[in-house]
Amino acid sequence: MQLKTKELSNKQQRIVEFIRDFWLENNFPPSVRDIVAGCGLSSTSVVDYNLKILEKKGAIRRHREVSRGIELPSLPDLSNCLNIPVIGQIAAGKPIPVPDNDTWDVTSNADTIEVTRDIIRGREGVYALKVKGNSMIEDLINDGDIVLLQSVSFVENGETAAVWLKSEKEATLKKFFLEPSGKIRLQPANSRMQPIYASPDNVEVQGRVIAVIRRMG
Amino acid sequence: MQLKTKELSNKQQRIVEFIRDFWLENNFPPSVRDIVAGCGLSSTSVVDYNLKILEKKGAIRRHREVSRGIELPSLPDLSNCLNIPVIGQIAAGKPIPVPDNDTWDVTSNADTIEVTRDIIRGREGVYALKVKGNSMIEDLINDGDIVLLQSVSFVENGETAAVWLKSEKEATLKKFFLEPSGKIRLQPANSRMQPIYASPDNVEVQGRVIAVIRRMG
DNA sequence: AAAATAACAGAACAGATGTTCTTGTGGGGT
DNA sequence: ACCCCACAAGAACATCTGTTCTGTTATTTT
Repeated sequence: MQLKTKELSNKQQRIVEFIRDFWLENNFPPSVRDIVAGCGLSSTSVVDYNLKILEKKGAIRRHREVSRGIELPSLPDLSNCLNIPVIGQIAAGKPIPVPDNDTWDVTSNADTIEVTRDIIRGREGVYALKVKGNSMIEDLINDGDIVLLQSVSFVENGETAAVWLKSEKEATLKKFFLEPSGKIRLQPANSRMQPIYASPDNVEVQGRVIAVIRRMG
Repeated sequence: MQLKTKELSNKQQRIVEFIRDFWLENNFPPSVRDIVAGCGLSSTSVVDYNLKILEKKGAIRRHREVSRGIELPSLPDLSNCLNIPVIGQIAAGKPIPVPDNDTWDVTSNADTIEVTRDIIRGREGVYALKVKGNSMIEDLINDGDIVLLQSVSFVENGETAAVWLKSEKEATLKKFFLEPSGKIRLQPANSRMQPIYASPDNVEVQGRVIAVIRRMG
């Protein structure tokens, strides 16, 4: 009937679910006969038949002639953590360390922070900075906080960005607005505070802020 | 020679390493004969012999009569994430929802946040609250932030706690100090701000703050 | 050196397991 | 009705695979 590479039949969905549950419970994949029992099916050939389809549809990967040779592509991603390099500190008066490709390698850099994938949300070029000093209190960021940044040079209006103010020699995190006047307005996270106005050639966007993590105790 | 439940012989260490590498590469455990080939051994019985020892020493777990039924205790822990229930919102003027055992079950509660194990650091009774409104800006916490708390009734001096001020009907996060005078001083995270003084019977500690997470973009 | 124990080798067995073959069923389309 | 197709049942087969048995070699203990 359907071979729309995406849709899974009822039975196939149940099989995939069972494989996942079995895996989570036992830490190894089920055999064909485990699936027969677990899904209340009648024959190994039914499983094999559906596994072949599931493989075609990309829902699973199989190693032929290998017992329990079933891989769920979703499960490797279940290691839902990523190591983000903490490439330096950020403080007013200190340049923001630019993430170059040498420092990029996670293994070579001792300082990393582990975060869940849902914080990264698939973004590339994410790095972390440790905040030093209390100079960013108006941005609701404290000494010791970890800031996660995505390395970009341009941001949209309203996004929070890590910017370097050249003449002031100051790094800070602010909401970025390009005003109709051509000036750039940098708005603190604390809306009660007053914004900073700067000319575009004095502002260097270093990255977009995607998260702030503060650990205590 | 040695049966010191901890030490592994050279060969046994190689076997464990191979199992781990094989797992990371294939996403399923090796068979006995895979180990024979992978470790350059001569017989399946040698592997079985050593696997039995490894099991006794607790380095692996085996499921008998099951092909590839080898578990590495270290690998399940590699799922370094935990789901923390977000059991409610916190805002000044709203009581802090107390984590009761009904709401405790992660599965029953739709709202959870995934965090890495190093944030929890083995603590029990951790839950999360979503901050509503801007009433906690002096604690460097913004609307939408997620606060991770450990459910405790007493905290040490200097710890940041979630407290309920009974007469003010206000929930907030402050550094907690029991003054020599017997009064309780609640110090905002922003040290430029003024502390609040309260009498002990007006203060109800709801939990210890262990982390703040702010996501943006 | 002799005995005891740990570790290994090789083969063999029984059950587990992926795969295939044949047959059956049920529904759509013509 | 017919044919074609997706799908399933059941059996059968060939490996794969954990386990065991017997014997051998090394290492330690007495």
